[in-house]
Amino acid sequence: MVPEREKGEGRDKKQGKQEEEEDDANVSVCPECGSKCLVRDYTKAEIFCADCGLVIAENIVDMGPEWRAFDSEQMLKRARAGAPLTYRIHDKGLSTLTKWNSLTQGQYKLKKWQQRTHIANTTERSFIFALSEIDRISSALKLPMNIREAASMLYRRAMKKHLIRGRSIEGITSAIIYITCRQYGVPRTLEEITEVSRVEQKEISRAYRFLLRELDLKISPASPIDFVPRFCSMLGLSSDIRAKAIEIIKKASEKELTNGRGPIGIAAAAIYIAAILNGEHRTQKDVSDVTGVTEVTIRNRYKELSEQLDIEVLL
DNA sequence: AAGACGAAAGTGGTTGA
DNA sequence: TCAACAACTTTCGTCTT
Repeated sequence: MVPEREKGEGRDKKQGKQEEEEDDANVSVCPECGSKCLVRDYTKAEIFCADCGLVIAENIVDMGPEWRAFDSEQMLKRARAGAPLTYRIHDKGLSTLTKWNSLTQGQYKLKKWQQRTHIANTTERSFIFALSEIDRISSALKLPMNIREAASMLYRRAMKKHLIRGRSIEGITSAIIYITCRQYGVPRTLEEITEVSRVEQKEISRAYRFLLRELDLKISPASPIDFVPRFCSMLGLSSDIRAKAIEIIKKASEKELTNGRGPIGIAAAAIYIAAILNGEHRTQKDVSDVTGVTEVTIRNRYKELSEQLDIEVLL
């Protein structure tokens, strides 16, 4: 699983690589190993090198038009007039947008009247608010557009089933973001969502369970592996360690050591072990701060993993 | 002094009668 | 609806480096 690397090549470039990773979404060559095999994975919202696994850009957002033009004629044909149809605008982007400051008084009144009838009822009004909430939370979590779209669609579904009434929009939207992230394999912890939400964690998980039941969505438990890339980069750990941690998790799940355990705790422990093995030690507290699981849990998991998998961890 | 360790009690969610 | 249960947290004293 761990990709073999040419000895000596690219080693000298290693210093200071972490800092530049952020701003470079347009690179075509891996800064780590020089490979041109970069993979853009929009479902996981990252660009990574197929050869060494280095994550070059995370949380990439703009994915451009979904079509490709092979000559200028096609280009003209395929480019659409008007704003793109999107679920993230309350009337799916079909209303005509007019610049307010260029209107005469009569036009202004008409426009105002239109607006008032347009957003006549409170349902619509709260829907607009919900969409802006989804947008706000997504931005704060740096989620890619496709997840925002999916979240908006899910909200529509919930609204059609009249599941929103009598519940806080904040709670519902937060839960919907949580659900969508899980569905797309880029899970965020409940804690991370709570940080940018305006309601308590308790309310979010209540809304979460409620929505799962009412929309009968089936969400398989999150895999520890899904958390590894993000946690590793938050800890400033190299790609070697990410690969090692994933390897550990795979072995652990083969031996069914992950059953019934929280995926985040497993991910945290695997990263803790991998970091020590590769000589980039992080304290249990460092890992705990980033992952949100306590040092005690990291200890328990890492003891289990190292004993059952015969991994010697020397501090 | 910082980090790791582990015991013990408390919390919130799940399950099964 | 309630109690039992497992995973996880909180807290804290002790050991190790």
